[in-house]
Amino acid sequence: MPERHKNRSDSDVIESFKRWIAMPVIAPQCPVRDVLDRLGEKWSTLIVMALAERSRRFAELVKLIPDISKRSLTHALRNLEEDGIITRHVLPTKPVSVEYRLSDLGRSMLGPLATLINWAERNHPVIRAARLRYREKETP
Amino acid sequence: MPERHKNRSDSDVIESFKRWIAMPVIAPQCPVRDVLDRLGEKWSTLIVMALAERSRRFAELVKLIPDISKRSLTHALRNLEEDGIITRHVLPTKPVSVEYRLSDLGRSMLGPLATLINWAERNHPVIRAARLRYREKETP
DNA sequence: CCGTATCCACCATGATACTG
DNA sequence: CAGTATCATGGTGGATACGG
Repeated sequence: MPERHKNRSDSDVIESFKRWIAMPVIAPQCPVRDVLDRLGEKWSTLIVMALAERSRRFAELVKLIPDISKRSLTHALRNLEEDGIITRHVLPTKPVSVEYRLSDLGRSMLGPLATLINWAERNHPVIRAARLRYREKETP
Repeated sequence: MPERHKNRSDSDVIESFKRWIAMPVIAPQCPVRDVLDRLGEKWSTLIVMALAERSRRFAELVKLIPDISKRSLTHALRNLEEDGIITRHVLPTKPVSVEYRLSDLGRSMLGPLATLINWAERNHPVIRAARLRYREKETP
């Protein structure tokens, strides 16, 4: 079952949650919302993952994430920069190049992110099966 | 620095990401999207956290998460049930009681979720500071 | 008590065209 | 190359009222 989290007991996890489910969720001072809202933005995590290996230029990111529009990429990059997850570097070439890279803060989230992504990968078949079962119960 | 992920090297993380940044992001067969879209829904993770300790009834959840509307709670619960994260049990009281609890799948995501939440908690001050810095550079 | 049924507002995202 | 500007739109989520 749990292979990577043997050292953390369920009750520790529960305790760590208790502090958050009680507090106001709306406010900007709620870290849970602050982080999850960012993850919820469609492209943010993909961008962080794309920058994990090394810095990338704008056009590189467009190629790595083909479905993204330039507009959305720009917005996501600004948000990540605003949060201090990535840094932006304008190189004086002509025409200009712009390089994005993870900050220390950004790199520090790679581990937690990978934990979640790997969970998703492992359990995706289970989730897909559950959805099928649910749908055929709803429309018999 | 990294306290819990010492055993996993950065390059392992990067390798695990490489498989995902290349694949089509839109499709329902993309686990990254499948999971992050769910986490992005405003209340899903809060509900999972609220169910971590024990099963809860509908009205209990409303009390634990005061900002949520009944409609949104219902929707979020249906989605989580559809994915097999939680199960729904109707008790034959009168009027009826309905109990929600985490499935095995749901419990299996508590660890990864806690990892992320704890990262958020630890780094929230850094993020808030970064935002302030960003804003005062934009409007000097 | 546990929802459904409407209606509506907002905002994230996309498409497209233009610019330094 | 790396954006900005503008407009269009779908979908999430809230308010309210009603129902079994």
